[in-house]
Amino acid sequence: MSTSTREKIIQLGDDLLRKQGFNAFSYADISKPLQIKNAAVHYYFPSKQDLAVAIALWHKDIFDRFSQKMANKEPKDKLKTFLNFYHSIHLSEKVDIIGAFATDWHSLEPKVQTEVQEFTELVINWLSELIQEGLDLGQFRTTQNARTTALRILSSIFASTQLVRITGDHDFTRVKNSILEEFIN
Amino acid sequence: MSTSTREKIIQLGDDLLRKQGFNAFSYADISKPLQIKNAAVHYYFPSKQDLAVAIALWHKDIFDRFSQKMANKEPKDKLKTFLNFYHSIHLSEKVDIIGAFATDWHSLEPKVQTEVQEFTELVINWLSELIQEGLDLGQFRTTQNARTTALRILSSIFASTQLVRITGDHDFTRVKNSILEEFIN
DNA sequence: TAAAATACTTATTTACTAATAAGTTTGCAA
DNA sequence: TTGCAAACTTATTAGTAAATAAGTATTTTA
Repeated sequence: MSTSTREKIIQLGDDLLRKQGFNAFSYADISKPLQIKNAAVHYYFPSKQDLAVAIALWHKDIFDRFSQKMANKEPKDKLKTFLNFYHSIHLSEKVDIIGAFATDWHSLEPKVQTEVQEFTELVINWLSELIQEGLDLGQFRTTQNARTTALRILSSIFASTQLVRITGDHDFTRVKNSILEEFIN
Repeated sequence: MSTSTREKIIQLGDDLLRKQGFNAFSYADISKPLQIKNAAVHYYFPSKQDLAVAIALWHKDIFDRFSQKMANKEPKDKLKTFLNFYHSIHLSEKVDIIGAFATDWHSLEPKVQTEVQEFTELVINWLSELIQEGLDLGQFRTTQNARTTALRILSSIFASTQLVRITGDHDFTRVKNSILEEFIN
């Protein structure tokens, strides 16, 4: 099963968005490596904002499949897998998609913002639910409610993908382990 | 004491950097509101990277004065004031300077990166010291070492300035209070 | 097999961007 | 009062950006 041009554009766009930032890459950065013309990118995504929408939808799709795959796992394992996923983001020199969109927020059109908001709520709700589940099972400990804890975990881990660009690798593992130690009994 | 043109450029540049992102604003966005020509901006800062260096240095300067002013305060109050400072960032619709630079990291020249690194270490060290101090005084609790705790607090709070652009205001206060509750006895 | 949709390319436009060279004005110092 | 430096403006350039119109080849469908 070969990847379609459309799919390749989305994946490369996502890569550039998270490595360089939304306003730091151009259609030429996408068309050159794919050996197509910039007009071909416009054929699939008439405007850059359309591409941003597609990237956000792609992430929703990936996350849906991820959460389905994890549905039967223990809360503890869900959290660990989630944090490991961020570790792989860090290793590939990207930042998290939520942070990437957030810093460029004011250059995004409403249609993009809406998709990003929906994706983010998807993640926060998934985290909130696993935390509540973990609390009920006595696997987790926290004095805060589930959503607040979810926000704390999400913000800590996605900020780390950004912060370690500045401070260096070793700090990522520190933060990741610290989160696990803090919440898991 | 009136603000010099140079100072005005730095302040407006900082504002734009943190509201829109480094690659989302131009010299025209600076010169127009100040009612000068774009060449006047280049007179003070020949390249955009030079402006970025000046913005980073400005933040180091502000932080130095802040930490001097707080030197005699209790660790608990230092932390509270620090978090309140981020609250004001949030209210002015900006993101934290560390996160703003981090997402645009790969479009920054080494001279900018170095200044940002030094500023970030300044903040982390200040936080680490106040945490150690608080632990010694029995005002704080944490199972982690001081630097790790500092990283957790810093990443949580600066990510929140980004995250709440997406999820909405109320989540900022949640996270801020949650940090205080977690560490302060 | 004709036509219509798909997946592009060629070619161009409009707009903006950072950057610079060459003036001009103003104030101060010798 | 001359001269020189600081703080600009005027004017321009070279490059890049997103976007679009119009054409072409290939595949699909009726």
